[in-house]
Amino acid sequence: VLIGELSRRTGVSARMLRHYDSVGLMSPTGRSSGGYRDYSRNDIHRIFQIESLRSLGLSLREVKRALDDPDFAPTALVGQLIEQTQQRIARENELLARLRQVGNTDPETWGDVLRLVELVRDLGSDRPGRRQQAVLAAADQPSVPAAVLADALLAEAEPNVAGALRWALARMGTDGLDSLATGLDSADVHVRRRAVLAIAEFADAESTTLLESAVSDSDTVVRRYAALELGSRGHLGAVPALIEVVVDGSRDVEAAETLGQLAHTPQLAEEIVGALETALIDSADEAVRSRLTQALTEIPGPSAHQALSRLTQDQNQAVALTARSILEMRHRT
Amino acid sequence: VLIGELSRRTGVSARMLRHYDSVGLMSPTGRSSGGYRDYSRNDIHRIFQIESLRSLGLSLREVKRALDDPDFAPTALVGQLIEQTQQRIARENELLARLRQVGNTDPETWGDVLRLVELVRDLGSDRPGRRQQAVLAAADQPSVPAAVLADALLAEAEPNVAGALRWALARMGTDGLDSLATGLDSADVHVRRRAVLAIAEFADAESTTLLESAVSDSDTVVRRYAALELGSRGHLGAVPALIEVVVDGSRDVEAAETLGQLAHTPQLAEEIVGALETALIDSADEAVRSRLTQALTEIPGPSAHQALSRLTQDQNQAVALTARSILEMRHRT
DNA sequence: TTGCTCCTCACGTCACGTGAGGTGGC
DNA sequence: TTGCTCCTCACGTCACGTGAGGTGGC
Repeated sequence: VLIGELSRRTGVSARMLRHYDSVGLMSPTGRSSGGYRDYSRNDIHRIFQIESLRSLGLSLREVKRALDDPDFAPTALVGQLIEQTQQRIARENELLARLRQVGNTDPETWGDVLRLVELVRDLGSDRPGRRQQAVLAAADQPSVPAAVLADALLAEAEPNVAGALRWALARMGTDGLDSLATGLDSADVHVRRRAVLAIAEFADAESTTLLESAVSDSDTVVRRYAALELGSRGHLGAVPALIEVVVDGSRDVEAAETLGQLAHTPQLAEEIVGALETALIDSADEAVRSRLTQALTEIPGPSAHQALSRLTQDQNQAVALTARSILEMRHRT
Repeated sequence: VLIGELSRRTGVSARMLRHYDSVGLMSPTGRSSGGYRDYSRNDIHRIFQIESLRSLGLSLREVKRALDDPDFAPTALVGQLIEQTQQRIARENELLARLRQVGNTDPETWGDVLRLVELVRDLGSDRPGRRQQAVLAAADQPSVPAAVLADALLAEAEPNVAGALRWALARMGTDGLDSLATGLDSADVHVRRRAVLAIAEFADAESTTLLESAVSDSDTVVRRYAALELGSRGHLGAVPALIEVVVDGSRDVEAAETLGQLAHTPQLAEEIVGALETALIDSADEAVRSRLTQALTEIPGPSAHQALSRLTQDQNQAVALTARSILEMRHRT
């Protein structure tokens, strides 16, 4: 067959078939008297082999070696191609993220684009000082999208810079909340912790919904942040997590106060006291039981009173003493 | 500043700076007496602008227009770049999938690689005949990885070809099960249906575990397939789904038989009869209630007997008649 | 004789790296 | 005077597309 027909049958352009010939990858078996390339059945087969290997991303040089050099094993090259492809995909995904950030701001001029790219670059700088400065500069510009700051905040390990970012975000209204919400789904605990802390600074209903989901996070710290904030917003869903905070002992006083605020009806007070008593039964650790007893101080009403009376008889002396002194203080006021 | 220092400070090679000059993208403000390029502060600024835009994937030509042509708005180009990047990512992901398939077979020669690529190509052909042929050929080759056939099966709409694929897969042991399992998580119902059907042909413990998760799928058909197979394996978790199959009416006879087999102790029979009676109470549709009554035929023991006796008094005549005739038949045997 | 196919040679693409051969400034 | 920096010109990369100018075969 002549080159034109072969091209039609294989979908490879005549130009490419000649190119394959010129680089020695595949020459036609024969030539006609007029110099026309004449391809045999075997040649056609080879074309299909070439195209198969090309579809795996091999260069023409690599295809040539693969088909002609019996010592050339596929394993190493295939592994290399996989790795290179993964790297390209990673790079392309980063590029796509940058482009989406730019696209989301709907820039009117390339100046807008440049300012945004520069901001993103500075927010990703190695030097905290430069990051801090970028945040302050961004806070003054009206066109900066909250999503950019939110992304930066989720990645920010430095407390000072993170604080500046939260402040800047809070000034911009609730725009950044969606981006922060994605941080709650991160596999990285630290990202989730940063996300709750930031979400806690918002006051709207959506942020409360997000905190409600965070209160059942797998990480203690995330649960603690969410519980303290949710509790101070009057949400009863925070009670189990708040009791856990008391048990854990870090920021337990704050958690106890919040529990006290939540117990603003006799009914609620009774439930919260019940939950605290259950926790007292579940734990054998003296320090933990003392903290739980202390927490009862904050709960108003007779339920807490009765619970404290029972605790004065507790087997553990420290617990019993704590209960007694709390009752005494209560009587005085 | 001279070109060398600029290069050091910007990270752009001197060669590239000269290239930018030669294509008119950025020329130094001045030249020294000896012809040395002398860059000004503004020039340096422009270099950073150029690199910023390049980091978004703009070509040098596009960067030039963006910086020099005030009529060139960013929106269209940014949108285009996003789309192109998405397409490249999609292509790279396809390539990666192909490479992984090849890599997983640990090919010793490029001949092995070519056979596999050809097989995958044929399995993805538009013509069902070619796909069918490819399956039959693959079944004879020992080196064909089950994962390849499993992937093809999950994508196969043609019943005949799918049947051949299931047969070929079953011959290869349990290797394909993992790939089929991923099909259960697909967002596409049809893929999930194909996955259950295929998994149902395996007999090992892992396939049973997979079916147990499929029995609570959101799709009725997936639940039905899983329930019928699980039930025939003696799994009581299938009972609710089997009753649903009776209610729905497609393959209800088979489901009833399976329920009968599951009811092989008086205790189990009583539970299943109870579940059927609950379903009878929940439904008002005559056809549905008749099918549920029919299903009691298959349940051995006194519980079914008593339920049928009660149903002879049912308000619905068809149901009552059905119950009576079933009881008559039971007495005869 | 007229289209059609085929031939070779060569330039262009895109963003560079890497010389070769030569010169300016401390 | 000796290194160092800078200069221009030009080739190579990779897989092609697109001509130009010419010829073979029905």
